[in-house]
Amino acid sequence: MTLREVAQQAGVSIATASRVMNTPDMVREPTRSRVLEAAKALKYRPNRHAQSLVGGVSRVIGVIVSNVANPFFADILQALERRATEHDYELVLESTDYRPARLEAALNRMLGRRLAGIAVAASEADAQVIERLAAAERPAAILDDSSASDDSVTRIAMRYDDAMRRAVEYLHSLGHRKMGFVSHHGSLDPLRERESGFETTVRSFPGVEYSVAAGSDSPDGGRQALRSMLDSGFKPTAVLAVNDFMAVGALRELRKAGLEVPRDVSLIGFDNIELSEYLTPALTTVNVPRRRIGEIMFDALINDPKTNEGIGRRIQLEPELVLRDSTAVVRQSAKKRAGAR
Amino acid sequence: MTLREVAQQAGVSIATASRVMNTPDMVREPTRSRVLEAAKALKYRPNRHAQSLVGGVSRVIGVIVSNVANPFFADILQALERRATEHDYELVLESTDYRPARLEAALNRMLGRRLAGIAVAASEADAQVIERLAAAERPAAILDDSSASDDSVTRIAMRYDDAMRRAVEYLHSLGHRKMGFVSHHGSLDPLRERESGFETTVRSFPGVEYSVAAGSDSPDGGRQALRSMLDSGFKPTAVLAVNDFMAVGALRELRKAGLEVPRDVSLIGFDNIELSEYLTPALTTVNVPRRRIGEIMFDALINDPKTNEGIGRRIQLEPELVLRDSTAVVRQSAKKRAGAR
DNA sequence: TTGAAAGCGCTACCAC
DNA sequence: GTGGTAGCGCTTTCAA
Repeated sequence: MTLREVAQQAGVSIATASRVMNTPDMVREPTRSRVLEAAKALKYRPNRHAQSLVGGVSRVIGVIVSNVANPFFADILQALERRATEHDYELVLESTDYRPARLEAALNRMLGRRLAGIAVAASEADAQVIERLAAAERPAAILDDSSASDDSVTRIAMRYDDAMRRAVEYLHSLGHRKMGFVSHHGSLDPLRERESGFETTVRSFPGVEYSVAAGSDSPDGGRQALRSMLDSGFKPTAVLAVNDFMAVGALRELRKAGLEVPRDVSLIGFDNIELSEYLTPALTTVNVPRRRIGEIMFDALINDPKTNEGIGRRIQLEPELVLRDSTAVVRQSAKKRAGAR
Repeated sequence: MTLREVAQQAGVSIATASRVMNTPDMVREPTRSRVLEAAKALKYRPNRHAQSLVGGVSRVIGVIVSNVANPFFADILQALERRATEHDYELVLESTDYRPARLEAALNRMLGRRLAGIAVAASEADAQVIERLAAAERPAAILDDSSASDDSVTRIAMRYDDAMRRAVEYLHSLGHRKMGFVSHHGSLDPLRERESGFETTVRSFPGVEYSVAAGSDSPDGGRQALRSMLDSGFKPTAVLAVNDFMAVGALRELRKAGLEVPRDVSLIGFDNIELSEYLTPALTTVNVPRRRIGEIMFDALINDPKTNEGIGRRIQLEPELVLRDSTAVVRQSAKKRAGAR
């Protein structure tokens, strides 16, 4: 089981055995194969902890996401995982359930390991988190951070507000003047950006009414949020959701309320998760390149000369509106002054 | 950064400092707080690798799943993650993409760490994997294993064939005599069990025609599988999918082909992922208790006296058919001999 | 080319 | 109660 046993079995010193495992060229042939055989016979498996202890770092990268069950994060995770496996890295995963306290704790645990890097795709990350990440002098990549400092951390930023503005403008051009927003509980910065992008734009249009309702990050949360909006007496002709995962539930609730999409109400999601295309009607949404995000993060963490584009960079990605079947011109009956074609 | 520095700063021996961290009661008050202060001042963070190296095992459990992007696995992962965080454990994740070779590699990597336990929820796990897991004399939990040996591994078994039989019988009772099955590429044992459950049952009904088509594990894979089935000239009145994730795509393709569900074709999925309820029509499916599976696995791995029910057990879970809106009595026009009500 | 030995940071055992 | 110290399994000088 240990290198020493292998060395003994092969009749060499442990140093030589170690060399065979790491720098085979430094060991002459008869010796080398003896060690290799012994290793195989004993089913030798290097103790990663010992390796990391002496080596300083390990081939492990830490990943923190908000909610693995949300396909948005699952996709990022998948991309990270693929890259990691390709490069013989392992992943340590933590999910925060959007709780800042859990992010904090997760970060602490990760800082206690000799990780090769840390990737954070958690919507609740705030300036303090970045600061600690930077202070850890360890490669890090973070999604959706707007802060300015540039150190060892790579920032992936997305113009959510812009995208949201375009979405609202699109609905406005369709004649919608009464819009609802389905949001998140406990949403911090980046989600806020989506919400505030919505609010800001909506306010810039005179004569547009709006309402915001929140639920948990799940289809069911979306359902409940929409329900409470309807119950409050607000009857939107268009609804935007903070993400597709919740939009799914909103769609359901709309239908349950006897409202047909897009005939009676238009619906726009966010993220463009694979499933959004498979809903009925196919969901109009905003594409956020999740695979790409995962890949960029991984590449930023490990300094692979082949793919690396430098760490500590700020990468701007542009989410774009993808038009499908859940949006339409506002109905005549629902809106007096706008004409339906 | 290291315990030694903390000890120095506090003017105590490293042994004492260690005690303060692990068994605070063994250190008297003035000393203890001095150490604690020093630790905080220096932002001390124990090196997990060193701890694990000396301690033998770490508070880390390894998780192997087939595909994180499939909500089925994501949900199991989420449950595991929650339990892990509660108990101050970390998760090392590997995803295999259903590739046996990757399972093998993942297992190797995990065996090289001093993991507290290993949870495998990978459909492609075979007898050999179990054997290696058992040989590793480390707590392990595995989903969907049918092998017999009982050691340090906990087995969660589900009567997929039974469930599938009930699903087919249900469709048969609805008058369906032409059934299609949407399956997986590279599916091994457990998925096979679903498929063979289908085939066995279908064959037991005289006069029932069937066809099987496979795709990758994604909505798109489901779409393509269904397309190829239709293209082959087989026109089912009912379709069963190996899982909901693929059923989503099948549903889409059915509609695209001008077939309405359930009017023209009935559809049954498998897993009961949260989204299945939100489709239109809501998907009839077979419930597999994913949260529960994740929890059982975790509890089996760590021997928490509060929750543990013993390791090395074989746990049988019963998946059950959940009837929703995607299934209906066969149409008169589609089926001559069966009468629609 | 190979071996001896010094740690990596920590826990636990044995003295004091 | 506290300090000294022997490793955990491995990599990596430094000599031979």
